[in-house]
Amino acid sequence: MTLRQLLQKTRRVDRAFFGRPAAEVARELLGQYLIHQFDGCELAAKIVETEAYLGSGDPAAHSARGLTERTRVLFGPPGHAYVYLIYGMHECLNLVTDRAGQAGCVLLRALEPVCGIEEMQRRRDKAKRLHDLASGPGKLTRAMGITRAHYGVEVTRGPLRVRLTKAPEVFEIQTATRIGISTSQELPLRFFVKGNAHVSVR
DNA sequence: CCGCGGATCTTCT
DNA sequence: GAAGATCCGCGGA
Repeated sequence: MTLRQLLQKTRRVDRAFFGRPAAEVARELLGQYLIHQFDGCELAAKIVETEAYLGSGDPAAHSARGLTERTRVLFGPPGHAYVYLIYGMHECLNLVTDRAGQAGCVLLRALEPVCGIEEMQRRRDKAKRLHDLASGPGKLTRAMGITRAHYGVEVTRGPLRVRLTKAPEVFEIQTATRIGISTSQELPLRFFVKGNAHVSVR
């Protein structure tokens, strides 16, 4: 599919979409699209796995230990990107949710490539199969060309943005516990499209 | 298919 | 100074 075609079957998202509780936004982001246009590249993918990190009562959230230089954007208005480096080599993309000051966010954990698949394969030379391209939080940022340079950018408009589908698909949402955390492991805050091959962990 | 360990560096203690 | 919202390759079953 071309980006032109994808833009026709989707519409702009407003800031109010993100200005709600993180778990609610995390569920509704499934089946929506992430687009990145830059350097002549037109990349787009469907969101198939997310995790919610709550602004309060969630020790696993980066915002739990207060406002620091790194978490500054989490405490600002919703609809912005929070990108950080993990394990010294991978970058993770989160979208800020809730009201300003609440510091909730949604981590994007897996995407299904839609536009610019060859370019994504070039960026992810280690990936052998299509469903390895963006099936993880570090993989998807690499595939989509997202880095810490995108820290704080608006995702309701601009070169890196979310688009909502005009014709929602019917699929089952599976709920699970979050991956890779050492506290609050029991909270059911991970969501993914049931049966989708691009999900990171089944 | 599964488990294990190394890579690599920013952030916070 | 240690941990961390990960990924990949290796070895064995």
